[in-house]
Amino acid sequence: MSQQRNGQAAGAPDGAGFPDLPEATVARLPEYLRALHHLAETGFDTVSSEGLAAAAGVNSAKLRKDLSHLGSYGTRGVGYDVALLIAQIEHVLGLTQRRTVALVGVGNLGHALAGYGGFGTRGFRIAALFDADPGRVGEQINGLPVHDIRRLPEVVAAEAISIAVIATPAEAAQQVADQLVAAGVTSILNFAPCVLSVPDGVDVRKVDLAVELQILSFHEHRKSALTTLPSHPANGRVKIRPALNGEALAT
Amino acid sequence: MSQQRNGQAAGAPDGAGFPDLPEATVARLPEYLRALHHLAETGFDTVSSEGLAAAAGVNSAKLRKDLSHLGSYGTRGVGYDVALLIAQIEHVLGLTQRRTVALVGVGNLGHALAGYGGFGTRGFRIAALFDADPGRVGEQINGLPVHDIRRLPEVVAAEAISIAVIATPAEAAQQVADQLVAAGVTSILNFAPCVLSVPDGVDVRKVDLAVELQILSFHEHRKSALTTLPSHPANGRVKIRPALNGEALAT
DNA sequence: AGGCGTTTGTGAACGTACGCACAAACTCAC
DNA sequence: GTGAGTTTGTGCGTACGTTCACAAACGCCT
Repeated sequence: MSQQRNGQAAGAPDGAGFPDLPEATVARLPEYLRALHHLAETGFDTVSSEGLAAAAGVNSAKLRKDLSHLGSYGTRGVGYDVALLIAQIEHVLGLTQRRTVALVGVGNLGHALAGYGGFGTRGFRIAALFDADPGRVGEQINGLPVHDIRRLPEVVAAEAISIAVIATPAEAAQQVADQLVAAGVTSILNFAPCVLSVPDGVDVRKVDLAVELQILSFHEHRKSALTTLPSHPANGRVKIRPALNGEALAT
Repeated sequence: MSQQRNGQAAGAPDGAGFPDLPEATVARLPEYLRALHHLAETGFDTVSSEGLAAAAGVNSAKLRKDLSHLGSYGTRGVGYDVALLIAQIEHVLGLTQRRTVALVGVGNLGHALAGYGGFGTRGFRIAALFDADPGRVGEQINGLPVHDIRRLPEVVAAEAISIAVIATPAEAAQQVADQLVAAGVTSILNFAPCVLSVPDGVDVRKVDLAVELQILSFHEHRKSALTTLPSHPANGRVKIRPALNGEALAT
């Protein structure tokens, strides 16, 4: 029944008194983690909420509230211990154990993802590649062989894979998702531009590059409407007619 | 001063009586648009809010409220005219004119993005590729030549580019962003895992693949903690101690 | 030991977003 | 023309997220 739910409640469904993190906070923790790793490499032992907030690109009050949700260890008058905070966040995110990931669809994008080295340093290991195209099966990418999609259940079980990435064309995505769920995968990152329907208990997050560009396009449209239309008065019933005021952009 | 702001207010800064779209609505419009195109191809002339909501993976009430914000033309008792609604949304998103996009960084990911055909059908045209590596300059990808990054101002002006995609390593991203802004780009889609600092009036959206996986990891962690700990009541003051795991995955 | 400056953690106010539920508006059949 | 059925548009209650502002807690200097 459950359609795709990007912003699923992070909470335990039962009534346990578990410190539930707001979903918005969960989405920011990885940013903090990245900033913290950078600080650690730069030689910082401690950091103030102000400093970390700047490094992560957020408001310092928001950062403090976020960290307070995980009962964080800051020291008043000093700040946060960088190493300790890294350990805390990694623990909360479940990154203390390295997670194994399957990637389905070794086309243009899948190829790039398989070759991206950034995952290894952020707690993940791409453990298996799959494709339905017999022409691609057997190919090696970055030292990993491409399996036939039919071997999904076998490999998922053997490698203890719980997260999968779908990088197939949109037409194939739902079928792939079904196969993944049947094989025991419970978290899916979907790059295909389509809505996936999955059972309850399975999380889906979506990344659609065209959607991101279209959102930017909206703001671009808005900006240019503001700057280029010095006037364009009452025209009957046209919806949305940004109109007016030549506002000079900064720079 | 402005750090990166994904969720920027969509509103006109002045007091004009403009139908300001909530940012959350703007983020969903591209989803509706995709669903509508799919419906149009499938032969639908009209669609109810219920039907479109299902296709886009959202609640029907939310969809109706979103569409009402742009003064949309639905007909009570019938539904929405698919073609009309497509035109409306494309107009609001500024997609009536095809937007030209520059892509900086032709590495692993940039290569895949340059080769991705999906942009063309969604209102965008990748008009130019750039890289700082002299070894890559001159190379042809998908019929497009890779320019030296130093030709940025020239090409951006010639092609009337207002949106750019950064697919460089994190270390280079800020410098590239500065160059883009200097060249006149006012919207940036950033794939590099770092915070970009840009002047006011420039929009930045970020896509970080590792962040998406880490969010999934959190839920995964949560799920396994729930399934393996049938009970684990009041444990004093331990912050989040999901602990353990030898997860029995579903199915 | 005590006071001062700094920084965290959080209560409270505010704003935004969501979803229900219903009246208004429309089509269609007769 | 009238009534029945369908679907939109939206007012309202509620939940969530953000920001401000301040008291409590800490280090450090004297």
